Amino acid sequence: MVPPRAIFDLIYDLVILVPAGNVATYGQISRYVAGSTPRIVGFAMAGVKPGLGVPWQRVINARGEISPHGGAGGSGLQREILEAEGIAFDARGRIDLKRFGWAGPDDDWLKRHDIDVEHLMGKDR
DNA sequence: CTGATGACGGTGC
DNA sequence: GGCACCGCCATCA
Repeated sequence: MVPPRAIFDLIYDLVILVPAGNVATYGQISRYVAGSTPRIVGFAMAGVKPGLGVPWQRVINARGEISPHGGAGGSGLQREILEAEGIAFDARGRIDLKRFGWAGPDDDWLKRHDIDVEHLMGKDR
């Protein structure tokens, strides 16, 4: 387990787990972080500072598209990075979550961060 | 302390 | 499929 941390830090730890070539949604991330909501996750991404090693570009909305924003180079740069990582966009600029969606953190990680797995089962997964 | 503010999501039409 | 609402809650001024 890990000492209590700012909720943003926990979100960042989770985002760091998303491997290149995969994407996670704001809602998906929020389901693993108690006290967070999709909006909080979005807010956390907006607060990411360059150089922290947080792959913020791999977090997109539930519809599989990049939400317009102006942080860290903007949504345009975000798309470039994702394409470079092998993510494919369709004609409408959307990503197929079936193909590129992240499976979620492994049980070991959940345990280390003291996440209540049963709490997750009730919500989804 | 109080109010405003979001890189969102689900529901209903 | 698209669009308008409402709920959400940590942060910040």
